[in-house]
Amino acid sequence: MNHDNETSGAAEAPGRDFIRQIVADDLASRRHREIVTRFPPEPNGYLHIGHAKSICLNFGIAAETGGRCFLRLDDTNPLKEDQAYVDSIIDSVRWLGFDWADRLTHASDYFAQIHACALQLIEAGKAYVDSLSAEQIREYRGTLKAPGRESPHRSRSVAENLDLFARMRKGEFADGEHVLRAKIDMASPNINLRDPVLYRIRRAVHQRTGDAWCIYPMYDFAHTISDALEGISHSLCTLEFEDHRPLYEWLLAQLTLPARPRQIEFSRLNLAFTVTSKRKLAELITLGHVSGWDDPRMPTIAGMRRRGYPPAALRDFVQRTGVTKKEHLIQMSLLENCVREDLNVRAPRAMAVLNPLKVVLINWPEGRTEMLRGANHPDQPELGEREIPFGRELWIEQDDFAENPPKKFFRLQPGGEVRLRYGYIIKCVDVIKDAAGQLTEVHCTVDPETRSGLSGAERKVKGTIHWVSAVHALPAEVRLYDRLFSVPRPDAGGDDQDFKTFLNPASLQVLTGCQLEPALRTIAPGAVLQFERLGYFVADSVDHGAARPVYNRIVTLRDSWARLEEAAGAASAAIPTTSRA
RNA sequence: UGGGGCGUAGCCAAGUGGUAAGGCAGCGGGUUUUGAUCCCGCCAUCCGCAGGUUCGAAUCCUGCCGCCCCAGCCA
Repeated sequence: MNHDNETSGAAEAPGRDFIRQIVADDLASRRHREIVTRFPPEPNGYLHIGHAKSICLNFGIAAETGGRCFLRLDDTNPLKEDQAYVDSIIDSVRWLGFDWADRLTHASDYFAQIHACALQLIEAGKAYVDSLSAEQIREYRGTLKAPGRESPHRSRSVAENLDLFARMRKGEFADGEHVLRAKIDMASPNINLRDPVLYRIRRAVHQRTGDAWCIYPMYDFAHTISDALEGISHSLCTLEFEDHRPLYEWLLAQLTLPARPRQIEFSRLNLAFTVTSKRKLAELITLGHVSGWDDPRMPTIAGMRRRGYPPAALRDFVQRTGVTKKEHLIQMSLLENCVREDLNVRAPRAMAVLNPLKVVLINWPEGRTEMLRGANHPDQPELGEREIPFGRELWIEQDDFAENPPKKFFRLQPGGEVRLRYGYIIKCVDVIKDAAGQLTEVHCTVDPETRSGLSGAERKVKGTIHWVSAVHALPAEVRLYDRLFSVPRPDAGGDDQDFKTFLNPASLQVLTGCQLEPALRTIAPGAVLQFERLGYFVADSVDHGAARPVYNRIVTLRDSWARLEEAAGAASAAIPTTSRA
């Protein structure tokens, strides 16, 4: 059951957030006949859960209204960008379930038009070449509370500006020697309007245009023009660009362009116990805290994919968090709920013992194997059944046996009975220990009348546990993942507090002696399963193979017993537990 | 009084003057050969605070408080 190819359901019923209301109004009032949006990532890192929100919003609105959405790579800074990131972005958006048809574009596709826009601005006296250094420009810009000062080059003639800009483009100057600036208002309370830089000289080989250019447009300039050229009706971006909207509109007003998009801002998706800044994610990789952009603990789309999160769950999650202008911090439990909800319906069940404890059935004949049958899904008979071998020696979970059981423990215990899933009721009659006093195996008797299907199976016992026949078991490696950070806001300290000090040392636990039921022999990489009573797992897409099974834990099952134990432990020890959000 | 935003439950979020949707989390109960799933029930006299307008305010007005963003030749 490989869900990686699943691409349907990309148009789940959306809520009526404020952006969709605006869109609906614009359609109703005939302000627009067609809705056109775009998702414009910069190819300088992998996409993460925050991008997923923007992707779902932009592609979702286009799909819901019968409009179009562009996937546009905003590649205006060759120093930071790379084709490998472009590839990963394309891969992630497609995996999330969205389609851009022939609308895969790049800001660099428009370099010629953007350059022409610069000329138009210069000719209109609305832009000039400045020759101040970067430091001087910063000084002249003023501060948040004090107005800036005009550059001495601000009054250059159109002819001189044209000449200088042409020579910038021809490569006559060194990097940083000149820039092209918009001529707006150095005293504006909005710093973005204090003659923002439009073009800078950068002798760098661009991944798509090579060395065709040595001047590159800045974000505000390139982005506005790209939006207009593509006929974007609604340009959706995050809150930090609110202050840029006046510049966006100023440019649209000065330039001759085919469309006049409207920019609307929404708050970005923040997930508790994670960081999403590309710089920080890259740092985790560089320092070896994770194995790469697709490490299953990463909040990247690639990481969540390898972790086994279904794309439909991610879409559902994004939709449930809503779209507003309010800053927020979404709890991990919402994401986990979405993942479980999707997987519960689709994931075939199987039995796996992660921390094995040997059980010997002393009244079961040596060497006798019996084949039991188990449904692959409790509610979906169409998923079929499989045979499960049963024998004298079994593996059970160490946690499913307690020599001195706590209250309400209804798993295996001395003198107690428990049902083996799909099999028999057994009774613990003896406990075997080694010289050091360590428990080595548990001896039980089987009640032969209680096999599933027999009338004796009606007998009720408190607990049912999962198991695997020892001689038939498949050894496997299982990787248990937990949150990467131990605090809800690892980056709350800003630059004063290193977010890495909040790394969760137990975010990855590798178990090597796990035992799987033999029906799992043919599971393909990427397939998702529920290991009964434990959680949902995915066969690792890179390390798993028939010869060496490797599974990642996607998420545990909800576990009210664990909560009880935790509460009891916390009460008796009076130790403050890790904050849960 | 630099400018721009935002404040509804533990976390999200509807609500657009007529008397607080929904989801997650939590709590209680039922079903159950997964302590899962599923099902049922509970969970804001109150909408950052204080005044005001109104028959009536989360929604309108005034003032205040709190939080976020902006001084890259990054996006």
